[in-house]
Amino acid sequence: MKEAGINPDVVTYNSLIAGASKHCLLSRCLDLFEEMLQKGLRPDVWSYNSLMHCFFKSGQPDEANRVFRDIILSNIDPSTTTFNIMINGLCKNGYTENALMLFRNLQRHRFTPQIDTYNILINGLCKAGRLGAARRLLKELGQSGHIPNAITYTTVMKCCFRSRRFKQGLEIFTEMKEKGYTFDGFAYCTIIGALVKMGRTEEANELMENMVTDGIELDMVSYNTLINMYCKKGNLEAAYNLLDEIEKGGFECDEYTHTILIDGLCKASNIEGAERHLRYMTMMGFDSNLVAFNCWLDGLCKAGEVDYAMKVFKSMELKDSFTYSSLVHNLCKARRFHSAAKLLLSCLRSGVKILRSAQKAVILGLNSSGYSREASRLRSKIQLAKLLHF
DNA sequence: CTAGGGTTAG
Repeated sequence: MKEAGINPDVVTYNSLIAGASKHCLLSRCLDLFEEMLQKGLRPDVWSYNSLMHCFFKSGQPDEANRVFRDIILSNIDPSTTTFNIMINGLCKNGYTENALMLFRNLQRHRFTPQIDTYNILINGLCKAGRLGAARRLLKELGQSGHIPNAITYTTVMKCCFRSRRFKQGLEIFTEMKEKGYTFDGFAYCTIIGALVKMGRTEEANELMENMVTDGIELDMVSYNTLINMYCKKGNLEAAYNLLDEIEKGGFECDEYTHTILIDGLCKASNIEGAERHLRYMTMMGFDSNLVAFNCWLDGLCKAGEVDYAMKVFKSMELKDSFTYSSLVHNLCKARRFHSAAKLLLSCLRSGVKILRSAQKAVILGLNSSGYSREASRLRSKIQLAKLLHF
């Protein structure tokens, strides 16, 4: 454009900023913004919206908030997208309560929220585990005269599956079908993923075929869902064959793909294969291999290699509640109740949430192996720890 | 030219 003597305008810069934002390139966003100002171009609401979004995506909610403030206090009118980006960004950064407050403030100031805004907030509330609030908002959406769209349905369905309310989730799926909503890749993957988790791979397979017949082009997420289905069926060969097809199609496997395969290898009792794949994944520098490590750790325990698993556990720099719950469970299965109790206590100290069933297994194990004093001490520690996290 | 739903582990 420059060579042709065409001057970039605001839309040109906005396009570039949007692209940088999509790829999480915050400094590039800021440079472009600066360059725009230097050229004497006035950023518009689109520029600010994209910048805000990029700050949120980069985990800098305070900076995003500052941009939001600038918009409000300047003579630029915020758009509905401005509010949507704010509400979504706040949710994604753990500020669900603030998102809800912003939403309520908007209502008070006569910004009638549209269906998109409801969807964003319902999703945020679900992910934060605030199912009651999400349900209330869903009801409010209906009362305000909006008709739930396919996104609303997918969001709520996913929310049910996440909280293991499979029956309820399937009912939503049926309702969606009966009301004639069009299924896109998002809806299909949600339901297929849940069916696979329930072990209903035949039905999952049928829906996968429906998805293709409907003419939906498979993307990386659909491929991952498909690979996961093959793995759960125990057909690792089909999973690997698919990898070739994916790469021929110009897609690139992501951390989900590799994690699914690692778990598949573990579940097929190929622990060495899993370890090799995990090493490969680490070498390739994927941003997160925590889930893969958790799968492998669980696989090691299930294969009877508890000592090795403990060694791996100690070497892990990143751990989450899955890591701990799974290990505590497995230690109990191996009848190592004292190690399990020690680990459980360290969770209480650090505030890591651990499955109730894992806690129960430790207490039950200590009791049954004649350590009832230790069991009751542990029980009271669990009770006391609840005082810390209100 | 911007936002929002889908895929992995206990």
